[in-house]
Amino acid sequence: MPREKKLATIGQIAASVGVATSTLRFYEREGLLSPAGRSPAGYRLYELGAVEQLQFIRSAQSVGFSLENIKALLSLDERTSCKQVQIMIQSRLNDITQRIVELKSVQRTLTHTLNRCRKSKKGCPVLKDFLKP
Amino acid sequence: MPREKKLATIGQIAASVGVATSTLRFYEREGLLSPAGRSPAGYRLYELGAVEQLQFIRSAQSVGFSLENIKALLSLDERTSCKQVQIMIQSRLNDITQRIVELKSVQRTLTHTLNRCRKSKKGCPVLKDFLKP
DNA sequence: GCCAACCTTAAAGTATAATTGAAGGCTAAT
DNA sequence: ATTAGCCTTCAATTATACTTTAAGGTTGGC
Repeated sequence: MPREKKLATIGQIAASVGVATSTLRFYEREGLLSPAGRSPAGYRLYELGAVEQLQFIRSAQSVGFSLENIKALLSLDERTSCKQVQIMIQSRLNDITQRIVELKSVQRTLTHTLNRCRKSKKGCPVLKDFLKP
Repeated sequence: MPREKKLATIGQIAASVGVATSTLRFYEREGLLSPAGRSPAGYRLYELGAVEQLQFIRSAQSVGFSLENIKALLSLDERTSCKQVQIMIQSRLNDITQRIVELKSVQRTLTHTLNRCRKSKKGCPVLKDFLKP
């Protein structure tokens, strides 16, 4: 029989990643991270790998994946779905690229407006004629 | 005495800009756009310039100003506060520039990850080792 | 064997921003 | 007279990611 792995309580896992225990319970409800089991008293017991998974979640969040996205990523079968991962990353990349395009356009517009504003001798042109181009 | 200007009802103004009447009432509460007056029955009556002001609001929104920002812009005295407008635009530009930097960084990271993903022969590397660089 | 620190649940609350909707009742146009 | 449009106020919605609350039960160190 396989020997027991080391297990940690919710507080220990939470502390080692720097999140609140309530966040871990929330993630469990959302299907992002479940404890390996429960103690006789009902305490959640996590494998130490949970720390890694939490770090994965935080990393993915930091590049803009929503918890829903991340749930989808985590639910993939590692061997068969690299393609699916690529699709999700590509989709996120598309969003980001589009957003950058939009922001640059706004940047151009505002820069233009600011220059007009600076050159103006009488009265602020912005307040009459905002962002028309 | 100045002759009466043409006035429009809330529905007419709303329709010509493509917003809901409830939005106009909301803007009024927020101090963004008030009707010129009321009819005997209490109907809001707007000057036609309200359409322009609404378009200003939508334009400013589209480049990322919040309604609060816009309220501040609208409350400025046109003759004296071009400087203040410049400050607000510059501040928005700074936000945008920063956001673009962040997004590009994420873009690089994801592109890198995607390439690793594509090259991988056995199993998806992303699911084990996400975004570490 | 005591007490502080931990754990449990479910549901409700928080934050932000900008609307949107419902209820109940006048008004305008045809 | 019907109906579309307007009025008011107050509340609910949308989205996302948590956080808090209430009312307990459990554990571990001294």
